[in-house]
Amino acid sequence: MAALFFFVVKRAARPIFARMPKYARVMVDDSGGNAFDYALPEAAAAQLQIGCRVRVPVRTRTVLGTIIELSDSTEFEGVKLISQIVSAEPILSPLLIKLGTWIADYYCCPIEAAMRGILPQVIRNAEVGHKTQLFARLLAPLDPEALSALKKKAPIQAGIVEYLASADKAVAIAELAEKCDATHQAVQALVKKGIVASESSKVERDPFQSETFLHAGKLELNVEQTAIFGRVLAAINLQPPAVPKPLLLHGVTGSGKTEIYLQSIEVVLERGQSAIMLVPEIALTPQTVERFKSRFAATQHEVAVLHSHLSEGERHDEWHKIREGRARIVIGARSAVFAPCSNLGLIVVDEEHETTYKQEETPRYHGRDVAVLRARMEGCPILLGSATPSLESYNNAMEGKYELLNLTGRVDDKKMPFIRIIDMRMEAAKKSAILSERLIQAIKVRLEKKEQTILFLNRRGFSTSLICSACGYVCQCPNCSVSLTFHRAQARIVCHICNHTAVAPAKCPECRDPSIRYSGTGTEKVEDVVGKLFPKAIVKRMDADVMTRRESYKETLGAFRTGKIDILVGTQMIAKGLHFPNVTLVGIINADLALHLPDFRAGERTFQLLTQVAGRAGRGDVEGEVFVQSFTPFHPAIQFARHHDFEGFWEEESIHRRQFEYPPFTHMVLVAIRGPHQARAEFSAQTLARRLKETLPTGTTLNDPAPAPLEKSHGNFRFHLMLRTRAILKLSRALSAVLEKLTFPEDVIVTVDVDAYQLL
DNA sequence: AGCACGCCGACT
DNA sequence: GTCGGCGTGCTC
Repeated sequence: MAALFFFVVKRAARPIFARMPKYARVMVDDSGGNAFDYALPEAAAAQLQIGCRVRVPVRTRTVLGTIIELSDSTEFEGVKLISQIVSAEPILSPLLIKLGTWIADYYCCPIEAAMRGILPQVIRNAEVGHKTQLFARLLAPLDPEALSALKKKAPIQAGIVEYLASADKAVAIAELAEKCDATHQAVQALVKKGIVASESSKVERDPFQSETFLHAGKLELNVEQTAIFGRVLAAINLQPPAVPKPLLLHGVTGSGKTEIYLQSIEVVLERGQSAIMLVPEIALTPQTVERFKSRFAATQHEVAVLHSHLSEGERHDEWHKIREGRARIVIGARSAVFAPCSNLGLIVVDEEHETTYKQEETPRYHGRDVAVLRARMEGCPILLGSATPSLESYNNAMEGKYELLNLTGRVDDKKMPFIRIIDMRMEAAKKSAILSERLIQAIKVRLEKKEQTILFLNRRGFSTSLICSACGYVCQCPNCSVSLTFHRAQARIVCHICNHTAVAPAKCPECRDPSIRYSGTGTEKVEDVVGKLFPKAIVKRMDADVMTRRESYKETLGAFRTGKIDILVGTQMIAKGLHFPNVTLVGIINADLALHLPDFRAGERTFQLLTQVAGRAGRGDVEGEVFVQSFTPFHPAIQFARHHDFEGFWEEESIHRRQFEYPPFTHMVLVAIRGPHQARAEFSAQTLARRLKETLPTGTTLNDPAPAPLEKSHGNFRFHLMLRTRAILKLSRALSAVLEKLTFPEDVIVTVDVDAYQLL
């Protein structure tokens, strides 16, 4: 079926039909994810194209849908007629529709689910249109006499007239109300007198309305950057039909990758083309957007921003701005890969290794991988950048599928921070083994020199578990198979999986013994300990518990930047992309946390995290220093991170991955089966496994169903089936076929995650 | 997703 | 004998 599809789309992209097409495959908006065939009204056949919005009959109703395919024949009998053409102008390009069909095929999901990200809900609901606003415009200027007469009788009206005269253009009624203290009535009176006309017109919401952008100029590229920029230029200038290879830019933190992105995008814009830049959701801060907008403000190019926190109206406006070509630069998170740009000249994926590019709900696509495919379809270059490339991308470079560009130096020849590994086995004997003696001394030195410190621990809360020392009872979440974390600020115990919370018990809930013990360390305890060790220092904590308001994030970072905070304690949140010149010390409280998870990528994650966090130190003139506390100091992930040796890490890690046939040398599919009833979920997993064994294509490895590492979550018992193959499309299609036929108990939910990242 | 269809218990 | 409860499955 998919083969047929590609044939049809290829032909439809150049809509030269020998005869008029007779049938259309329509993706129906709310119909359980299927696409149906409909007959074209003969009169309309000529004007209908792929991407048109239509109204079609489904059972007894008439619903909205999008044409995703045109053809001469259909395998269905008794097809119905398309009832109405909503817009003859296609809403999506054939290429984006092809991208959606590929996602459905590759990621094992219904076409409608795949299209959800491509055609946003607001765009489907035609009713939520452009925001219209009432404007007032002066018809004819009043002579001074009439004006002074009006001033006496109706001062507010006179004020409006004066304001309109000085503005010399249509002014929004809302603006008049504010500036002239006017009401709607006053404007209406003027309309009646024929002095003013009121009109409604389309306006656009600008998410960054209240901010102004100063123009920022180009930075000069150093020798290494210039060479790499030259490679990007070569890819941009490649003549079709040649399709440029994806470029993988491996550059250490602070090596000036962003400047290369910006200058490459400028070139593409000058050629009259458009560009998409993907960034991880957390990196899409006002600062990032500002850097972008201010750079392109000078060239009068509009920048559209797409991310998950936009309001429906904002999303609508940004989307149309892109589709109509008024904004040719798009910056956004994962889903911005679907931006309806025409004539795309370049896609940039910054921090391509970031796992946030993987969507953790259906459709479970990977933004980077979809971007690579889109670039190939568009015939345009794609630039993937990272300080710690994903092993998937690096392997592609090693195999020659991608072109590898190495950026080895930091801009202005700043040195890489010096990383020291602290063997915590030596410290464990001491009473408070949270901070090692050497780290404490290092912090002390920074405080004396008025330099700043970042302490990183990827775990929220105060204590990570509560154990009764009398009977051994551990406070567990009733819905999940994890222990509850004690949060001292709220005096509650909280589940970090499902957010279940309860009052922290004063005595053991089981045996009533008061000697309940708190153990394990979170950021809250680190903040507490550091505060006690350095009573004069200003210590602030930054994690999801403190940063509940949007402004608090901005405030804390602002205070840190201006030196009002000496020591910043935080989670993930402070690991990424922040640039503070006065930070000369970074302490990683526990490097082992991510290392011993039951996940074959644990080493890779740790290497990436250590490198990223270490990159926060020494971004100013003073050389940075990093202390990594670990109980397994000789682990390769830690040792290679210490020496800033990505290639070394790759050499070592790829041996194991290859040996055990793990990604990037195979594709991994994780089928998860969950339900509130343990036996039913387990039985479903076994049934599915049995059925798969019968039908799977050769070359597929299927592990027996097993309880998931996180056995229970949100009250659901979870089982996993792990599949590995080199031929992923074959496997995806086989999986879809099996799942289509099989029915599971109602409370059992089965999800398929192709190229899974989250294995817990 | 929504809505028809179907197969069971309480009512005119 | 009919109305309507919700559980199952199909919609081109």
